[in-house]
Amino acid sequence: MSTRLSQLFVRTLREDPVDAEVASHRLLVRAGYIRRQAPGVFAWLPLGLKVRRKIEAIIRDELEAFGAQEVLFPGLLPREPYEVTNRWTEYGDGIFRLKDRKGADYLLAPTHEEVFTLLVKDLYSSYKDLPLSLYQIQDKYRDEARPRAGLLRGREFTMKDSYSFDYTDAGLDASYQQHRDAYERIFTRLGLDYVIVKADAGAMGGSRSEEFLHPTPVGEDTFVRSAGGYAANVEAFTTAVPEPRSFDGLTPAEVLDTPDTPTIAALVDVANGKHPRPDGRAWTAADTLKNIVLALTALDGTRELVVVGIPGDRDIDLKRAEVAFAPADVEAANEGDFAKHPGLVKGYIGPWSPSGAVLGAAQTGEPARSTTGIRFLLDPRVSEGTGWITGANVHGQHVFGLVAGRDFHSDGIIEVGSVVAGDPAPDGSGPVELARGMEIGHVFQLGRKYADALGLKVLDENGKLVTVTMGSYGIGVTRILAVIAESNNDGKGLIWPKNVAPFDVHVAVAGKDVAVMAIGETIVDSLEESGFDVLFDDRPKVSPGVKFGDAELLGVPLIVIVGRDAAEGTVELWNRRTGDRTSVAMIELGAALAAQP
RNA sequence: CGGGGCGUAGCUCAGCUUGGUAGAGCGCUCGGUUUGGGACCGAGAGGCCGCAGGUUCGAAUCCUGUCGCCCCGACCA
Repeated sequence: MSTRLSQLFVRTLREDPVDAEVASHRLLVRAGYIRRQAPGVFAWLPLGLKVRRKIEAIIRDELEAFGAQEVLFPGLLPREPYEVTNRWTEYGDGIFRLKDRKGADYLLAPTHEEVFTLLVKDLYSSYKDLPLSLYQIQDKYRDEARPRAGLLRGREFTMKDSYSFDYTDAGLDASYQQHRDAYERIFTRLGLDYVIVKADAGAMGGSRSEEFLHPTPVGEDTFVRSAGGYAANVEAFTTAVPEPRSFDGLTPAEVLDTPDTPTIAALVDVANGKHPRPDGRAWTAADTLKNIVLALTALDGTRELVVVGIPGDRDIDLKRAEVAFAPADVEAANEGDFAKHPGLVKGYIGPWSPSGAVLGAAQTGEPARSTTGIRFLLDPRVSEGTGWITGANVHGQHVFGLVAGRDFHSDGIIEVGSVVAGDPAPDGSGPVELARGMEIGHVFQLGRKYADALGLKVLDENGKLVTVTMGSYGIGVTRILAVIAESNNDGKGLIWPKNVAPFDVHVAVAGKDVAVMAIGETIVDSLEESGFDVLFDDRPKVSPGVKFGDAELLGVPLIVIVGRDAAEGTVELWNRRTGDRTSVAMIELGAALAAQP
């Protein structure tokens, strides 16, 4: 039985909904696939559900193909498992919490690592039961501070999450690879461009982590890639570290007057004007060492200052800083922080001063504490043997030719500098370019963090208890639907890829003649017999313009128009993706449809 | 949480400056004319003007408060 537009529960909107900004949100609402229920929460209408289920079917197919098994956990979970792993606390305001009538705490699950781990612990206890991959397709809940962009960042969203269980590292590698391969097949079948990038393993404590990003300007992740094949989320980018250089031939550091130079730009100007380089080249911001004071707030609320030294032509990327200092919160130091450390002369901060080390240690082989005692971390580019212009901790003075490793030392290296196009990839594969992407999948070696915390162990071949090692693999189902819509539309409407389109073909009758309508019925019947899933626009009193507009909006990629030439046995085949509109004899319609790209 | 904007019909919006019977287009219902790109004529249904106070003879309009929503940022799959 075909689906008739006259009966389908859908109402298309002629105008864009005022609260929708991005294309996917606008079009999915206008075309009647979804309706907003609350901020970041959406109801699914028949058309939307059909597409969703097609996406889910492809995901299931590829996971089952390598032996993963589907389970389903509730969205409503008790507090206890999350208490054990401390995530009840770590999630902070990020999750929906509620109490039952007895006052017991529950949450709407943001992710399910704990309960998967506990389920396997309940039932399995031998290495013979492993490896095991389980997955579910379930709604997740996050109390986003600001949901946005429709389905792309909601507070309720559907995710496929898988977990693998192994008792050896090699086993985990294999399970990880199985998922990674399956994800490649899934995204290919979905017709979605993707880039696999190195991701930050973060506070989860995992060893290997990669993200599948769909390149799109509305993406919220920035990633880099080189022509030679390096690809990484900008948060996981590592700077190519220069070789240490010898101190031979380097002149001693020299303190010079640099009045009115609170900014790097002013400093470069003054340096070139008053203290030009002996070799004639002009000073640039890259010759300066900028020392930025950050305040870290740990989970327990304690506040610590840290100074980061980076080349003056770089900024600190706060996202990279959050990752580098996780789980602490990072912000710029405020006036109060400076007041507590008079040794730091604002605008003229540096690791060294005429009276000794302010940050880090003073001399090679003299690990004496600096006068401030503040942790001092360096960008990797500030490597041993490089010389810098940097603050002398005296108002109006900078020190020139201060050499890393000779005149000052850090308490460590840190990756917080902004990444810019042209930076060298760390694997030597050439300069990187930057692009935006939306995360559509994530594969992640969790290792033993959850198994340790929750006590998931099995007996190995030798009868010894070993802790299970886990992987976690996610795909955002509803996000993928939105991303597909985002990348498959032409402004007039959606254009679904064949594999996820709600119908194979959209048949519209254009014309007043009841005979034409009857021909339309015949065509629909025969297409259905040939196995096509057909959406039939049988609305009798709707003008052709409206039908064409709705056909474009709804986004079924192949449209058949039964109209003026129907009596002669000819219909029009309209391929939305190519834009081609061709006349086709009815008897050849099935073959012509099957042959469409 | 910081910044900006907006709450009037199912949708998109006008009206508010300068207080005086609640508006348009689209959509919906009925009748008729149309029928290959969002047609037309006629007749209708549909509003606690976000909510609560206040000022006033009278408030969608002015004042105070409050709630909600959207966008940018922070945060996040």
